[in-house]
Amino acid sequence: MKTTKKMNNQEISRLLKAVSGAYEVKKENQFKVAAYDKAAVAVEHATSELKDLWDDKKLEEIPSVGKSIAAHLDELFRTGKVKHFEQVFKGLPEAMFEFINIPGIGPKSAYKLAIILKITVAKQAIRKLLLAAKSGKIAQIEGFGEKSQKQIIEGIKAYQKGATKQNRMNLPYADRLAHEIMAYLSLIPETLRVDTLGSLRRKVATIGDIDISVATRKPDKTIDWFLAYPKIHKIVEKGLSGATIILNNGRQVDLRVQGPDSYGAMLQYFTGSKQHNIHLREIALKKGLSLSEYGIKPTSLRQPAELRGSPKIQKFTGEEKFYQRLGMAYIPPELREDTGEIEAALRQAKGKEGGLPKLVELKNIKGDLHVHSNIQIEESHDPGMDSIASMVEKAKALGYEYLGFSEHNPSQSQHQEKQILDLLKYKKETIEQYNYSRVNNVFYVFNSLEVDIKPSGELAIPEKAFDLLDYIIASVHSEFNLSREKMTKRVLRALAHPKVKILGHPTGRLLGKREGYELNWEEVLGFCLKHNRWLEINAFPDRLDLPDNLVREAVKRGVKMIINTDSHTTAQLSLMEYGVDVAKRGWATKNDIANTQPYDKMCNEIKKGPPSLTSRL
DNA sequence: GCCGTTTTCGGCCCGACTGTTTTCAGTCG
Repeated sequence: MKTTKKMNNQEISRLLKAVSGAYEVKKENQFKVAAYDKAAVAVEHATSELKDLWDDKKLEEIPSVGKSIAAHLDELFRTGKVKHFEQVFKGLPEAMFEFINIPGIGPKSAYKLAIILKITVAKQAIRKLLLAAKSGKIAQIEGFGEKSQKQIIEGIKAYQKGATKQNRMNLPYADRLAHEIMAYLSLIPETLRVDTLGSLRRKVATIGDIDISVATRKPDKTIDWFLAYPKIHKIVEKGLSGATIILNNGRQVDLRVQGPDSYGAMLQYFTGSKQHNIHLREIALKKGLSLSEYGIKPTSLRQPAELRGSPKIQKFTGEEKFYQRLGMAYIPPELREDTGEIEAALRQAKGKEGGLPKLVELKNIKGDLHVHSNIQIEESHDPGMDSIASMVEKAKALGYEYLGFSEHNPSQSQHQEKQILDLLKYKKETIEQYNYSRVNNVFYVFNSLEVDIKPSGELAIPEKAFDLLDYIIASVHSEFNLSREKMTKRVLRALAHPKVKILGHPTGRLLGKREGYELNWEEVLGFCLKHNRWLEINAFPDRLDLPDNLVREAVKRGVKMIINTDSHTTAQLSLMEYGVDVAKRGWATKNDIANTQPYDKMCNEIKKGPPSLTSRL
């Protein structure tokens, strides 16, 4: 396992996993093995790049990274390698560290395969393993058989496809798919309750498989009904407690069924996250309790499986009582990532300070300040599809008080300055007329623009144009590869303009397509706090940007955010809920989110000044 | 190796599934 100086979190996670695997093969203390494994998972899920934490000497802030591992990582960042790890890897075939990345192969199998098949070097190791499997050599190894050989072939295929990382659905897509199936499951009377589970229930930005649970007294009927779902491509697995299918669109759906009396424990268990559940069980253990998907029992009772469901197990119909039994307040699924929510829930239950936040909700949202209409102002890119009027109708139906029309700026290359000013005057007049025409309806329309931030940090409209607008959303739409320093300078220069109130989709990421650009968040957050600028939580499905971890940072520092949909059609206005989900995952309360304010306050905040009487009446 | 309002020593999450097994080891979530 080679190490290089500039490793990212994923690579470091793999390195730690390799150390764990090496220790396991060498029969090192099992808790040491587990410690490295835990650290690997923690690094994978870390919300900051370790390199940055190392710069700030904060490596030990990652849970499960203690003195020893931090010291090793320090050596890694300083010298590009870790002598101790090299010692650990000594005597083990490089190839095994390739193999452990294949689903279904753990350290022991990886080692055995590498040794017996004499595949030692990392290069081409997986290809050689595949050849060995296909020629039937693996089935002959003791402990392996035909089936494991086949499984390895499947595993390699999945690995090569990158099935683990890519190919994830974005949250809104998965959510809608799940709700179709949930509606179907609700059609039969045996279905008492149906929920999403796993990352979907926790509202993670990207989802692998769809997990759904049903409370039912007749599990077999429910499962049969599920397996009769019309859009099934194939049935992968059918058991007593659930089933797995592949849909026609290639997506995997797992169903879990449970009787209503144990439903709460099951819901809790399969919602995860894994880290959250592990931490819960550790706490339960100290209270002499053991948790499982069936309920809570005293640890003194080591019952064999057939005694499951004996009265000694305390069952839970819902999750609230489950958490209560552990001495904590109910934890919303969005927070269950073991990033401090358990400690907060314990404090809250004891009536102490520092409890769980009261999370912002969709119903708190009073308006959307980033939508695009089809008004003709010859924008540089991506015009909206629907009229101002229809967007407003939809917004009113959603219960909003205001909308901000933020079309892209007219392209600078195609227009003279005067043309741009004329187009923006036309837009201002249109908007004002619109406000004026809504005599008795209390609904307001802001006149805004989403302006490109040029690589220099200049804004892509003429200086005179600023006076024609209520506020500006500044966004990066080009040159994503600038260095962190240059990008930070670029963004801060744009934010410094007094009309700029919002930094649009702040990291520029496109889920599954493009990593975000790098920014010095210390500086950006500091600037926003000091000068009262808002970071956008863009709810568009492949953006969900700010990411939840940065929302959390912003919340910690008191930087305000605004949840916008970036809608280009009326239908997209209802994407707001996914932006709210991101905010929740970042622990945001109503007060952290600017567009929970009613119109009057919003108006003051963006320094529009009170609207003139003519435009208000 | 990590971690701590019951501990700086002495613990460390739980169960299912699979495949290969005559009683269990490895992997996964």
